[in-house]
Amino acid sequence: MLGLVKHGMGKSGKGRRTAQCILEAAAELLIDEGYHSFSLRKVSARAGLTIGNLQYYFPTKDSLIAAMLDETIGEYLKRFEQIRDSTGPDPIEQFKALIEMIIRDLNRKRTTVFFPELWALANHHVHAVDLMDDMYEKYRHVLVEVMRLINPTLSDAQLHRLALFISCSIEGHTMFIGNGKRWTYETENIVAMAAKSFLWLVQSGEVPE
Amino acid sequence: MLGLVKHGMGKSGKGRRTAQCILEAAAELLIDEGYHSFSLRKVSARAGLTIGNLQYYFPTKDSLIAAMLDETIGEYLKRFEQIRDSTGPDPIEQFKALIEMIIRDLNRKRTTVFFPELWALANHHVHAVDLMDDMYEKYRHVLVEVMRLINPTLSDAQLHRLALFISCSIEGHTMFIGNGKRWTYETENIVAMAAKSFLWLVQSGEVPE
Amino acid sequence: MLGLVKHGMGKSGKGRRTAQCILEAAAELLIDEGYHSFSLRKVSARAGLTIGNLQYYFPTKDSLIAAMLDETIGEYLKRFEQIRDSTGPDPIEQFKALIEMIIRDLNRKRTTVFFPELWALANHHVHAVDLMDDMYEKYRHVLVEVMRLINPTLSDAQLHRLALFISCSIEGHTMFIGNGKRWTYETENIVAMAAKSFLWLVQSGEVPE
Amino acid sequence: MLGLVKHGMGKSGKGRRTAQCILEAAAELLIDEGYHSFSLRKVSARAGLTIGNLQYYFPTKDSLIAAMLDETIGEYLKRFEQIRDSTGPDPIEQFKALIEMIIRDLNRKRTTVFFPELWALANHHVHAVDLMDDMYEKYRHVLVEVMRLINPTLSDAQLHRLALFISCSIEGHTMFIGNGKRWTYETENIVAMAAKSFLWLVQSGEVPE
DNA sequence: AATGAATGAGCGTTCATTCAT
DNA sequence: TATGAATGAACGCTCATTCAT
Repeated sequence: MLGLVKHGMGKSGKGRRTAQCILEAAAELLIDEGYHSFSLRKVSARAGLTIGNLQYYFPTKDSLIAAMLDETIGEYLKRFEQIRDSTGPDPIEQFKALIEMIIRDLNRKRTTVFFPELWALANHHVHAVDLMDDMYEKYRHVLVEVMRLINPTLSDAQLHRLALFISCSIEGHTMFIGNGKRWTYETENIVAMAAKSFLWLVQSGEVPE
Repeated sequence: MLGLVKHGMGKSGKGRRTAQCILEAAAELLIDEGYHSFSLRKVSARAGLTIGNLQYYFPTKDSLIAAMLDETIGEYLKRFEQIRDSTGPDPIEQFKALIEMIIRDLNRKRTTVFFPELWALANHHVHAVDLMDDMYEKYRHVLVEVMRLINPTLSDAQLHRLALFISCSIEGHTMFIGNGKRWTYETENIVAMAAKSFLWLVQSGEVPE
Repeated sequence: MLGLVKHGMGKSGKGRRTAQCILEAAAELLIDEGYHSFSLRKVSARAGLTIGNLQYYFPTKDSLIAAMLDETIGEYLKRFEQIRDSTGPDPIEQFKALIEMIIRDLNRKRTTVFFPELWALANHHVHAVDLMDDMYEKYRHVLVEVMRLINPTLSDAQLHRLALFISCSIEGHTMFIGNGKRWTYETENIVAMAAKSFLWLVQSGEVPE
Repeated sequence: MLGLVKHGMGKSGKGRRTAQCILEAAAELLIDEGYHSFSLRKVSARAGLTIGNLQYYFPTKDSLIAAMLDETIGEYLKRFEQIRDSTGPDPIEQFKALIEMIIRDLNRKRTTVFFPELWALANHHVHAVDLMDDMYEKYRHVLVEVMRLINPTLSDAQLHRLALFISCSIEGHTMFIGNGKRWTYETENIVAMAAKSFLWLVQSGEVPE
């Protein structure tokens, strides 16, 4: 897929571990300094190896970026599935819990910083666009399934429209109530408003067909 | 204010024009290539002058960035005030019109690209943070005043909370329904859902105190 | 002479004052930052005028450097004549007083910093060489006249040789006992040793013919 | 130590040779053009490599300057120890020989030019100050040991004071009798006067306690 | 006498990339 | 796998200088 590397990378050998270590260093660097000052030299310094060696694993900068986005977004999807699976059987409670947990997750420094970088990247990098689309698709799918249980009269198109609106609305809070941002302390109030207003939308069915 | 330049810059002389031309070239470049590959050389090439001359007007890269953000954000504020003033006397209609116009504005390429860049910038640049805060403050203020007319029982705190939720929710659509993005064609559906759900929030008063 | 400027510079008008102000700013800058980071921009900033205007007075960097050296060295010559004239009638006392005052003068920050800059400059600038030679010539002349009174049996050649040795020896202390240097606190001990040893040389006549 | 470079630099591999070659080119350039017009580009041109490669060895200008001063001053210390070791057993003869050889060394172009540059540098660079202090300390130590043999009644403080006076006096001749300077031809006369007068100081014990 | 505008060269530095070992 | 060496381009920035006004 995206960001694959030309070497076999031993699957379980030392190489595997080194590659992982590079990806972690890269993600950390992106969070700390932004894509704008993301460089292979800095990544290799953080990972404690030479640039030459780093480029054995990721021959170009783009391939590293791609692999790192892959990895990081993969983590978010896993995280999201955990969130989904951790909620109880009542669909309304499930829905509320999902909303709450996603919004609260914005408070992790990683989340706060990573996503705006990703969105900016997606303005100029095709890789990023594809990864983003893929991730949010899966994200919305979960919302769709829960909402279908809450209001079975909604069509697929309506459900997806709703999921789009809800996910966009939540993402938009990142740079305002995220970690270290100005309105961090409003997080719980936002959570409450979001849950109520999104639930109202689902139940009232006020969604264009 | 922020990012101002040390020269008087004649107000109406040749210098004024050159400075303006630089700011336009800079904004264009930011939109086209992103902050990540924003360089003084590229700006000066676009503006058709030597980098020496560019740096006569903006002695450092930061001062140019600051001035450009200032300018661009200033344009958005002006635009926003025009939107507000162009709506009729009925507060509910005013509110709906505001929501609609703001969301539709996300479709301009400039808007679609500029804001994610700004948010990413704000993760690492203090300037950007301040400018952003200032702009959104004014933005929310307009929302607050309209909503107060719709539901006078809401307290100032509730009104501001609502404005925060609404503005965040709208901003979050930028990278999904913006110009050239995947869900552009859903814009009008989103407009409808947003208007209804935000209005419900205002009228029902379901806002934490 | 060296460093003359092409404009008349009014002799006593505003221009005269501005030129003087520039020369002072230039000398200060040389002392503070060294020739290596001496620039017309910094001089004009210190003097509170535009580079354009500065270059009306000193059209090239070299002409400013030359004029500034001229001025500063002129001050040192004046200063030196004052030292000579302030001593009493007894030649031995005069000689000792001269030595003492010259050595103590090394403690002024200006002296400490200026002369090493001048010597380094003289390695690569003809201007500086000429000015230096001229200044030290006059300097040694004073020593010669006093020493002739102390020991009239010395020939002109011997006197000049002595003066050369003495003046060199004194200058060599600049970077060791000068202002802010490591051995500043040894100044008075050095003064004592210098006076005795130089006097011994003069009186013993131990000078190659 | 000071100015060392982060790479192991192979000790005997190609890198070692390249680094040495850079240091030589740098020293040559400093001698030829002075610190004022010392640039990495000129060094790399002299050494026949790209500036990219030069900066692989010396990542900053300061690190190169420091390494070069280190190297050059190291050579002077070695040279000085050779001078000391090449003199016979009689302390008086040793002392005279030292004085003579040090003064005659001022005539090498390298010496004539390098030291004034170093002194000027020391006005604005901490590195240079430390290196200078360290070098002259070792230099004076040799003088102290010889003088102690000549006049055992002198205290340590007196010996050091004398060494300071003598070394300063000698250094001060650099820019007057050095290579290409105006009084080069007086070198041997200066040598004679210096030897006699310094010896008188040591033997007479006319040194402040 | 003074200002503002512009040029073009050079600077130290960072960087992605290549390659031999 | 990993290192060290090298390249060449670009970057932000400072500067001396020129010139029209």
